[in-house]
Amino acid sequence: MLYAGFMSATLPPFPKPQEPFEAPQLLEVGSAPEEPCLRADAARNRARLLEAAARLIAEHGVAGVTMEAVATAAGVGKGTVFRRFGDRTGLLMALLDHSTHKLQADFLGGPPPLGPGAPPVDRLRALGVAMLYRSVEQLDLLLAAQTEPTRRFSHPSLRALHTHAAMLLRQILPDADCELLAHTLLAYLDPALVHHLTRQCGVPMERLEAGWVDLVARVTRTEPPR
Amino acid sequence: MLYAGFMSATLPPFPKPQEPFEAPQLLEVGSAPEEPCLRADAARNRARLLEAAARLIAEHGVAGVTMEAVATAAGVGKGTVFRRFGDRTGLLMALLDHSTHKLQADFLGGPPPLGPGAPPVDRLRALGVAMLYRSVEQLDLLLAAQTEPTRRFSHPSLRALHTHAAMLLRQILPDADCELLAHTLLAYLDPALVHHLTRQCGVPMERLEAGWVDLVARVTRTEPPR
DNA sequence: CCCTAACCGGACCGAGGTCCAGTTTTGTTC
DNA sequence: GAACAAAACTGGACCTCGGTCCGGTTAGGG
Repeated sequence: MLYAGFMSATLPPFPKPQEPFEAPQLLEVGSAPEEPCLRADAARNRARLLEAAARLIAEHGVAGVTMEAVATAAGVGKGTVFRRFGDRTGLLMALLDHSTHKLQADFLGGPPPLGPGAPPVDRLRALGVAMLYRSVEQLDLLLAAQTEPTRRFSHPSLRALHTHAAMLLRQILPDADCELLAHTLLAYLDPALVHHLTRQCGVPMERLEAGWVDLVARVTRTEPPR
Repeated sequence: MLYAGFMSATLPPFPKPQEPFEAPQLLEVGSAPEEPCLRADAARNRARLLEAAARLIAEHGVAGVTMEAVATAAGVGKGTVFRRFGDRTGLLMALLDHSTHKLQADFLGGPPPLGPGAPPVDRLRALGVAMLYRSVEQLDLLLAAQTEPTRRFSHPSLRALHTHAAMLLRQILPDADCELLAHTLLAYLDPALVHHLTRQCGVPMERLEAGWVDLVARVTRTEPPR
């Protein structure tokens, strides 16, 4: 039992497991516009569901996004929502997909300093700043999508982020344990922490940003810029 | 609406709000043995509930700790459990109280290097190691008790930890933004991260420990020991 | 046109959390 | 030390919501 068979692996019954979840592309950047193979009606319902969910958020906040409400608003049954997105987290993640892919595209192939071409330290700094701003923009959604501590780090988009950060670190610190350091850096950008600091402690964004720059400098043992 | 009035503040009805939750002592160390003022029967039920919960964990794992199951096992009604502990998280936290207080006592008044008397850097290093080992010991419970991203940092025991870490940092780096740095350091010790690394990625404890020592050295810009 | 895999809907379940009428404890007053 | 009133506690019915299941329906290739 426990977090019962996340990705297939334990789906005995007949309805054909199919690929139950979104299967978001790992490092395969923004290209693939949509699901590879979805029956026409399924794709249509998917779009309706996302639209309905977005509308519900706009109207009642993220707390109003009930699976049943979304299903009703989209004119489909509840089972359909779960079949398409797996669970509530999956639906919320799908709503974040757009900004997620944009960020990935930016740091993988966008213009410097985020994209390739700039020195690794600069790219690291830019990555943090970009993530901070994305966090405050979509804080509610990011927080709501972040349940289940055992899955927090498993999601492909986070893995990609971690891999990227570790790679940048490796270019700066060839001999350090860059995987662990990358985790530390990303933890600073955790939406939950950003929420706590900005909304519960009233820390202004400038201080958060300065904190990031300082942190990068310390972790990489480089001099802070300027 | 939203995270509806956590601590009192919005409790209109008559049953008298009382102090709904545990109100764990902030920095007031291990002293106060129990709740300040609890009616005799209430205290007895509280003990029964905790005992029942512990037994359920031992038997069926933390997933078996259903509020209803605990209530039944303790021979009380479900409402009683909620009145006493607020919610499931509160109950789980209460189960962790013992080890929490022990840790607090250790770093506030125990023997060096954890307690006062050792150089701040050493105390910081010892703190991380102690927390790492406590984490692996009680991982399941810590994970289960950690829901609701908006509350992760609000809990008194975490605040105390953060305050302490920030104080140690301040002694080493008088001019840095020690509050933010403390958050970074503590994030490395997050049970969810420890779980991910040890159980999902197979990272051995030695590496985690070395990572902590290295991290402390980098953040404080000191030389790693030895 | 037909067959099958994929999909759909909504009844159903379990668990967290709320509510309130009734009971017990405690302390006060005589 | 008995009676009493207010405060505190109790239990379990009730609600909501995430998640599962499966009989019926539909899309779309052959």
